[in-house]
Amino acid sequence: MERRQNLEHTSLLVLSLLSREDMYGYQMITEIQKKLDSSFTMKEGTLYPILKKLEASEAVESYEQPVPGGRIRKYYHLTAAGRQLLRREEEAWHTYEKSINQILKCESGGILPEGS
Amino acid sequence: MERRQNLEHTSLLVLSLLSREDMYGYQMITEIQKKLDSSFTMKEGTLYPILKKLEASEAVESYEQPVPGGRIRKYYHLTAAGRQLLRREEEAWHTYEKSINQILKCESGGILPEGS
DNA sequence: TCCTTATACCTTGACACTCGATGTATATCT
DNA sequence: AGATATACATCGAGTGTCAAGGTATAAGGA
Repeated sequence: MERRQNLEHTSLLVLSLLSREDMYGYQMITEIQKKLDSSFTMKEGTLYPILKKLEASEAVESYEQPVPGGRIRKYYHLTAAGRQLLRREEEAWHTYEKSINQILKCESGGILPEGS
Repeated sequence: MERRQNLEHTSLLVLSLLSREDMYGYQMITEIQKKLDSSFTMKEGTLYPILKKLEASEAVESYEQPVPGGRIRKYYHLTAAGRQLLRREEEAWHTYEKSINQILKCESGGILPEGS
């Protein structure tokens, strides 16, 4: 019954975050939480498999960095291929977005001229 | 490798289409194709299960209507509950849309003030 | 006549994605 | 000592998508 969040464009978000700076997984989660203020959350069970997949396809590279405290962070860096992928996914997202809105806008106002 | 289309907001689209007029399944598919010009397609294997689910949850009602040719069409009609569902799904969609764009817009232009 | 295409319905099974739950480990705070 | 925060990761149930297949009628072409 619970509405599953279904991000679906998760890899787009990950790539976009990494386009600004190298980040580690936990950081991406908290960043998104901060930015979106709980309108949705990126779950660990969603994120980590995606990072793996992106690394396997060489869209990102990772390196570990010890933190003074003693823990180790695994940073991810966007590759050139990843940047291209980002462009493509972004475009796909906007197409998708427009398509949905195109259908919705016909809703009750109705019959709009389909020309310019 | 093939990018699966992943409509994900399919039921929203179905509800939206039905908010204007009663429609039958095949018609929804062709309508969307017409409106969106192949930017994506609603597949039968996706649509029919959703119509079933919407009917089971009483968001839509169906009735059959014979066509002069001899075939029978199964029309779907949006109920009051369905209209409410549409409002909710629409709102969820816009929240989702904004969230994604919120992340994307920070991309390269960077550091926007987070206040109003 | 047969074959293809279009209309119109529907199901199945493989695959993909999400996420709650669970597990590891360290550091800090109470 | 126990809870919380940081930081990594996996698993399995549930759900959604879609190619493929199936049924059936009608029209158009070879």
